[in-house]
Amino acid sequence: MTKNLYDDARITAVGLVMEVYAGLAARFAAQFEEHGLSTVEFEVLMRLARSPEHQLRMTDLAAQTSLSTSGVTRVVDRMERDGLLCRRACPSDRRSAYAVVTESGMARLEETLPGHIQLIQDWFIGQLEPARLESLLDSLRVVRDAVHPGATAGSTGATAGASTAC
Amino acid sequence: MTKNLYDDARITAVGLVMEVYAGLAARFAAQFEEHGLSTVEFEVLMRLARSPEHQLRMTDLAAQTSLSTSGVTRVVDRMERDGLLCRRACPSDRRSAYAVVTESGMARLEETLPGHIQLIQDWFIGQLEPARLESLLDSLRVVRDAVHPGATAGSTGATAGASTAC
DNA sequence: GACCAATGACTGACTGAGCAACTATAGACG
DNA sequence: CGTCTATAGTTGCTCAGTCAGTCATTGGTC
Repeated sequence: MTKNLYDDARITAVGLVMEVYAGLAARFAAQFEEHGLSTVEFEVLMRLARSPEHQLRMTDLAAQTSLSTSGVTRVVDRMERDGLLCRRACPSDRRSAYAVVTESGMARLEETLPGHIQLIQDWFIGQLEPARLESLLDSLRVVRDAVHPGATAGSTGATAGASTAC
Repeated sequence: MTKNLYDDARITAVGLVMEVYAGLAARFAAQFEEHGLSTVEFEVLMRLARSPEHQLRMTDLAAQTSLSTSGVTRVVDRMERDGLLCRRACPSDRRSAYAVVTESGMARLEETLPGHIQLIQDWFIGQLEPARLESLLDSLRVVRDAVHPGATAGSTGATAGASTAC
């Protein structure tokens, strides 16, 4: 144990992932804030905007974000108060509620998105040559598929599939 | 705008990074919890254990973690209460305080670490062939260096360097 | 068609984190 | 030497998020 066990190469390897994540997340958060959004709020808007009719049931929204169902209740509360979202009753199941993006919410998202994509371009995509980038993404996909089972949505965004019944 | 702007390939690329991060972090957190540690507590123990004499000034600890100084105060409070750490006055600067890992803290860390490394091996390192892994790490380093300026500690863990004066 | 477990959303109590204000000490400058 | 600014750490307040518990509704089973 001459050379610290605590400096194991494997640990520094994950450290790298953490630093990349933290670095990107911090820059993104700063830009979101310029548009009056938090990171979760942006994520919620994105998930809803990608969904048919810009709406999703609370539970499905929770499943697609990093939040618990009660967490979603609270974010949607705030965003509804700010006029970005509104709730809509589900006609076929009176227990369920949809979160729907308002006009104002879509506008906010569309105003935020270009800058966001630019940040991704500048700090991530643009840092690597196309071939290296592809290789990186391939490898990340392998790890993601291992570590995040059931999220293998593929490129068609088929995550919804099951529960969009209502 | 037939094919949603919201499904831009660049966005899914960062999504990949986020998912990998989240997936790994969740598994790690579960294992930490088996040993009665939170993620930040583990990180604090690691940072201190890597430092000379297993100690660091509060401010330096804050700089090396994802926490603010007040955040560090509170984590150290908790960990001191749990007997993992203790505070020690700095002889040459009476404003400063060291956080020092106790015997019990080192024991806890050493009991947690093997399982942690095993998780890294199973879910990250072991998912890729050596050459692909090296390529992945190289690419991540490029992005990290761009996005996380000043953290280019190199492989020698020289982050401390400046402020270990006292 | 009456009961009963499962499901969807919401709420109260609690935890953990940050910011801003505060205290004490250090170091610089006249 | 006395003052003035910068630095180290702690604390009060607030906010976001979880967990566990609650209520309403649903769908199955007899």
